[in-house]
Order: sequence, then structure tokens, then C-alpha cells
Amino acid sequence: MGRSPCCSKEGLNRGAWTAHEDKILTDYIKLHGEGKWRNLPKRAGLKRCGKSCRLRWLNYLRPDIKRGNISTDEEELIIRLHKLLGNRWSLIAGRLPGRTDNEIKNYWNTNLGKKVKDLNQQNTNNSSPTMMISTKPKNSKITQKQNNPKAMMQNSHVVRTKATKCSKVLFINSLPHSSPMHTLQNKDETETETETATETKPSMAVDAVASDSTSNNRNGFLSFPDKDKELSADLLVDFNIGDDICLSELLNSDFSATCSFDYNDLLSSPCSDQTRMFSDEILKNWTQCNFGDETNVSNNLHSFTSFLESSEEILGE
DNA sequence: AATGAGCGCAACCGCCGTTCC
DNA sequence: CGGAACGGCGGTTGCGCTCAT
Repeated sequence: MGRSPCCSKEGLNRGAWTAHEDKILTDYIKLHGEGKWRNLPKRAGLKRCGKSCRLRWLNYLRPDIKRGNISTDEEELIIRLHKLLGNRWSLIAGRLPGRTDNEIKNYWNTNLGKKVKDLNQQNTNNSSPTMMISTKPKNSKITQKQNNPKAMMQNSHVVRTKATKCSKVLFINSLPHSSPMHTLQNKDETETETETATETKPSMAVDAVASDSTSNNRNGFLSFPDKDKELSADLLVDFNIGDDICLSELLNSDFSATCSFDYNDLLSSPCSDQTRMFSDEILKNWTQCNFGDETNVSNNLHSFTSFLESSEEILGE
């Protein structure tokens, strides 16, 4: 509406993909690799929009895709991640090897959303401490408010979509106590710090760790345009970007590695050198993680679950 | 057997951030 | 530096299937 489409729709096929189209696309990508989506249909001889090709490949044809049969482990993980991240499906999917954001989004909309809602309803009726889908009685500190999607949007720990849309990791390093873990550690303290940040504005500006975009991407850090450095502390408070940053960083780090040392140590000692936590080494390990290996997947899920348990306790306090 | 409601999911849409020229 | 192209995201739509009536 009021915007030109990504490509001319004239003469293009729409709707469900045929097996033949799938084959053409798969063959083409096998030969030429992903990317250049806009030109791909023409080159491959497909009567499809480039975006459509990309979506079809990413959500359906990619060889490493797992489809259906979402395990209870994965289900629990999705619920927890959703509680922490909101509707940031791509981030959630990033922690579930072989799953696509679309699949998770659909699964949530058709199954989990309802399930969680029902559970919350039950919990409200029973006036008992809320527990998510898990059968284990942990997370008793999580409030019902946090489990309620609507309430979640108001809850400071949950990322609002769109407004803070970011698939890359933000990094704030100006303040001595602005480390992610420290932010997680003590909310009240964080608010005080934010006030400090206001006073020291614009020096509180969000600093980019690395200057060149390539390394930004590689390290998962995002540099801000100057105008964004003007972000007021109020905005940070409103959107609780501080928490977002922590989670984004953690979500993009290697949980196996992160959890291999005492998580509580990190919480108790605000680290001025954040790179210690999210070092290149950790990121390297993470990117090298072999998702095809079921054991690794399982380990990842478990280490990540451990992290979630910890963070949920913190957030619940 | 017909049909309509409900549901699941693939596909589409528009917006936004990043990259390129 | 600005605009176009590109890639990615979350929200929404609509088709096809299942099931109840």
C-alpha cells in the first residue's frame, strides 16, 4: 500500500510452489550459491519474485532444515525464548538448529501461544505460581504478568518488536557499570545507572566496538550511525534496550562456552571488559558449532536451557 | 454424502537496516 | 552523501485439509 512492490508481479507465478519449480531453484542454488535473489529467478528461469525464491529456499528447500516434530525440549526453549525476546522469531530460530523463523512463528501462533495462554489461565484460576510448559517446578519466581503476552509487552524485560528491531548485537561500553551481566543483575541499580547516563550524555552515547562494518558483522557488534548515538537515556529506559543488549549478546554467543564457567561469577563481578565474555574465541566456537551433530544440538539446548533458567530467575527478581 | 467451521502452514506483504554505487 | 538495491524481518493472508454436524 503506497509502496512499490519488490518486483513486477506481472507474469509471475504465485501461490504454492510446484515440485518442478523447487527443483529448478534447488539446482540453481547448488550450482551458484545463495544470494542475488532479485536476479535469481531470471537467471534460473523461474517465473517467481526473488523474494519468493529466497523464502522458499530458506524456509523449505535448504538441506539442513528440520521439519515438523518439534520436540518438547525445543518447545520449552521456544516458550522461554519468547518470554525473553518477544516475537523476534529469527533470534529464537537462531537458537534452534534446523528450524526456521517462519516455522517457529507458525508453531507459536497455532500451538504454543494457545498453550501458554491456557496455562496462564489455569494458573490464574489456581492462584498458584506460574510455571511454563515445563513439568519441573522451577521458575517459581516468574510472574504471571511475564507470561501473559499482553503484559509481556509492558514488561520491561521483554523486547518490543519493531521498535527495537535488531538482528545484530548492540554493544554499550561507555559506562563502567553498563556490562550486560551487571544490567541483568540489579534492575534498580540499572535504573540509577541510566540516570547517570542521562547526565553524562552525550558521552554515554552508544559506542561501536569495531569501526569497520565487516568486523562488526563478524563479531556480532553493531556500530551506530551518529544520529543513533544521540539516543537519549530516556529512550533506553523506555525500551529497556539495556536488557535487550544483554540478551542479544548472549543469544549470539556460544552458550556451551558461556555455561562452561560459573555464570554466577559473571553476575557478581561486573566486568569492564566485555570482550572477556563474548570473546572472538567464544564466537568462533559458536559459529563452528556443528548443528548437524545431534549430540551437539542436545548439548546446546541443555546449556542454553541452563542459561535461561538462570536469567529467568534474575528477571523474576 | 454434503457442507461449513476451524485449523495449520506456506506464501505473501510491507517495512526497515545495510550495502553498494 | 544520497539514493537504489538488496536482504531480512515480523505480521498477515489464504489455501487446503480435517472434523463435526
